[in-house]
Amino acid sequence: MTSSTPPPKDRGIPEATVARLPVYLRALQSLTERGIPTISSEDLAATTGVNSAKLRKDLSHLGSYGTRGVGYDVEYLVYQVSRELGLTQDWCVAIIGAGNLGRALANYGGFGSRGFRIAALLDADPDVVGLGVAGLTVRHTDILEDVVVDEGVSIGVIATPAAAAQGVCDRFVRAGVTSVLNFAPVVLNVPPTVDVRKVDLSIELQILAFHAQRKADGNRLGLLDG
Amino acid sequence: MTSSTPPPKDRGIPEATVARLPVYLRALQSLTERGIPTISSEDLAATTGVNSAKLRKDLSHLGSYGTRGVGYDVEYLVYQVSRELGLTQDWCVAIIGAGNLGRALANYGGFGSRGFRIAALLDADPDVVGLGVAGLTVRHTDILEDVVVDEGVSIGVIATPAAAAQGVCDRFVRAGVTSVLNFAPVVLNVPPTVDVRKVDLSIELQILAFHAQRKADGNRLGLLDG
DNA sequence: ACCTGTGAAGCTGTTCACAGCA
DNA sequence: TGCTGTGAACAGCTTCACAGGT
Repeated sequence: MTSSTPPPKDRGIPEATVARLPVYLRALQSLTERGIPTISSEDLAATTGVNSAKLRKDLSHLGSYGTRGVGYDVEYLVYQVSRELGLTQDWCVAIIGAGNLGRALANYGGFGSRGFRIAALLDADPDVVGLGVAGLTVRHTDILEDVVVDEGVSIGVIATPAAAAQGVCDRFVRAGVTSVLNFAPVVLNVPPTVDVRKVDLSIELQILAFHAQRKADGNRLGLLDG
Repeated sequence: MTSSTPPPKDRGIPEATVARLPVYLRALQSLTERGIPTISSEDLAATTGVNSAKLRKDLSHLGSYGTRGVGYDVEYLVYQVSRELGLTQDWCVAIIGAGNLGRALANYGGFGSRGFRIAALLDADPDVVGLGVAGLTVRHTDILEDVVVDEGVSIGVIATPAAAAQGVCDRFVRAGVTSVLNFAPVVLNVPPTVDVRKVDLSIELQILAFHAQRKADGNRLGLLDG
């Protein structure tokens, strides 16, 4: 067994925990900026909107990085969470679709700052190709495969219209990309080795509408019943 | 007991089910457009990427709308799912922040088409106020409260920079909005009566990075072990 | 024969409550 | 005393497998 690396802990971190780590990380980075050296699970839980026991259990999956009676060292925890999330290395991202959404993504500050480098912003529309967006020049979708290989793209972002999404996804997959972030309102078909995450604006609205309706119905019943 | 309304079923639909209903709805609408009158749970599950038993259980929460031996009537199911999600009525939406993301949202076709009307697109920057976006004129954030009251806004969308988000949210809440969709990378503080959903682009990327790293580590171990 | 609707089992995630350490 | 780390109980979700209509 090689022994130079510190025990990177069990790989079996629950999905639910993984989804919360970025939230903790952001809060911790803000604490660093404000020069706060230490934080308790109770306080960190409050600022991130979770239960403190849950937060402790989440962090315990990475290792025992807290000190009983004191709390967590902010800077150390930032490093450990970053490492666990794979943010100590850089990830190359290609964004396909330079419409409103693609441009918004390219301009989104959070990308560059946190270990994500936008290698390319591509579009199929000749009128859009050549435009400058966020320090990038929009290039044509034709070169998708070249970009993936030459720049070592490991995450593909699909910000195309729904009709084009599956085609773009297939090209990503054939070129070797195994992580896809999909903003198009379609269910993508991929081999099981490929990881797809979906962000769907209208679904979020519909979920809100459901709850809004329930609140309205509840009030109406409340008037009838009491 | 009043009897004119059809039994709208138990209000206790699981969150996980609610989150999938919009996906089913989209698939069903596409079936309607293609003139397909009937679909089995197996087929609908395949196109939406879920397990067929899960789909049946999800739909069973709305009522018994299928026919054994046949499947589900597409048009009828579209109606029932729409009704359950509250999409048979219109919801007024106000988008705050007319930067790249706000404009992308305003231009997003899925909004208007599915029972969501954009009542206003507001921004705090005087240079942006007055611009035309997707048939709307950007107005100043100052009138947020007026818009909410006058137009009957029930869903507020926050597409501002992080620093402005909590302030905008507070104003929404004070004006009576109880559903908020937040795109800013902050945890919003709201009273428990208010429903907040969050969409965070960089969190999605970080989750992908975690899995990408795990795949990479796995390969590396594979090389060492075998 | 076919397909829905659902009890039951199993799994994942959350919360409680406290042992154990600083 | 204060706070972490965690077993144990609990709650919610998924999947299986099949009873029960058509």
